[in-house]
Amino acid sequence: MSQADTVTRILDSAEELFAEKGFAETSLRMITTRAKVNLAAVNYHFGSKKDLIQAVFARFLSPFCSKLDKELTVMAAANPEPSLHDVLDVLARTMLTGVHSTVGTRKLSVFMRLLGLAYTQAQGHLRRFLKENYQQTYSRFILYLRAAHPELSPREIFWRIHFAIGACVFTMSSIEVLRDMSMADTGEDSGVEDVMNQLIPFLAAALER
Amino acid sequence: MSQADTVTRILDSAEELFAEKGFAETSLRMITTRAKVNLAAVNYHFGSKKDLIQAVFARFLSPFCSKLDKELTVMAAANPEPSLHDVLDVLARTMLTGVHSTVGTRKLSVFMRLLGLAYTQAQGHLRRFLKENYQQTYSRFILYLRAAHPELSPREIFWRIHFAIGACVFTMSSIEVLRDMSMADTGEDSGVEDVMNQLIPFLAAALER
DNA sequence: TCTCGTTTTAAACGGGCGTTTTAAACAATC
DNA sequence: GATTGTTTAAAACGCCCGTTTAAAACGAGA
Repeated sequence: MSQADTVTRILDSAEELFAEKGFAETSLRMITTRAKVNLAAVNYHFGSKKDLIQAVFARFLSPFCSKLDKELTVMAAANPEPSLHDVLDVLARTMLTGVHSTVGTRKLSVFMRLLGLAYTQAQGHLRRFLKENYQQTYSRFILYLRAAHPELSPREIFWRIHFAIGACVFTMSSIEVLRDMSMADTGEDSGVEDVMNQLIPFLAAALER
Repeated sequence: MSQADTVTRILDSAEELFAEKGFAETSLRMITTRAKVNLAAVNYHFGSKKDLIQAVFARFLSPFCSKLDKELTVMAAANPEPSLHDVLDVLARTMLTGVHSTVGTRKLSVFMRLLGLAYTQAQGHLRRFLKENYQQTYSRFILYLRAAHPELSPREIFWRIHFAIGACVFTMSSIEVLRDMSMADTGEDSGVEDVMNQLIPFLAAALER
């Protein structure tokens, strides 16, 4: 039991610190200090820093992709020709429920920050790891999007969806700073739900236009 | 003259490596080796690594913001009530032409990666530096965007603009990963300019809807 | 209670980092 | 050609990094 505790505490601390600072700027000593475990515990339980990074991603991406896969299957069974809205709805629901139940009580902003890191700081080993393990779910998701808009070229679909991902990741991962800025700028507070309620029509307009 | 050569070669190498790897992952030894100058040259000519990072940004942001300011003035003189499209057009043209003439023959992708880094990897000193030196041009640009849609509340404007910034920043900072993915996904290569040409109507549609 | 595999601990290792130092090379002025 | 200020060069500094080692502590089964 104390082993699981150590492993979990390392993963929790690493996750927080990676999301906050990135990989290179986070040392194993920072992680083990925050986790209140011995420095050598990381290499003992995970092997290396690279393996720890992969483990952090695996812990939240594996249940997330399982859930998404399942939900996509449910959607496809109930609906032979799902619209773009249907597909995005499955994604949004999986993210919101997945983050709070399957993946634990982790903050949505941390989840988003990690997703962002996967794009902006993933080099070599991590990119290979993600591709090997989650490419299949990703491809399936993209396929439904394509099917929903067969008149658009694959390239157009690809870039539109990634522009949208960018808006989400950027907004949600810096939601606290942005809410402060908004407060200072407009004098009104924006709740997270308010922001979501503006983000979704924004994305819909941009994707479908 | 050999001094200017040394300084320029350091800036060139640092720019390339920062864009490729980020700040923390790029050492002064990598930079000076590529630039074929002595290791101590960085500290002699720039003072510290932090100062070098700022110098790299200053070299491309200063002429870029000057150009953008000038173009905004031209636009405002010719057009008392510029539309959102007009304003975005000025930005896009400044980026595309500015990169190739004013700023030199530098690659557009490097320019974009650096812009992305400014958001995703800027901590402390760099954020302060950018705010101090380029906040004014940024604010002016945002003001034109607001003026183009006076019927929208400040809060709506604020969030739409930052959703758009998110799409830009995310795309820019992971442009190489995304191009690889696009290539694997669709079998077609997407040039950086192609991506820009899709990004701008995407943003326009999302902002205006 | 002793044993043996697992986990934790403290200490050290080699290496790369940013930076500093000291001296040599250079260029311009008189 | 000597002098002076600037630039380059090589070497070293102390620091923090990821990783390894070797012993201690622990825990379950005989």
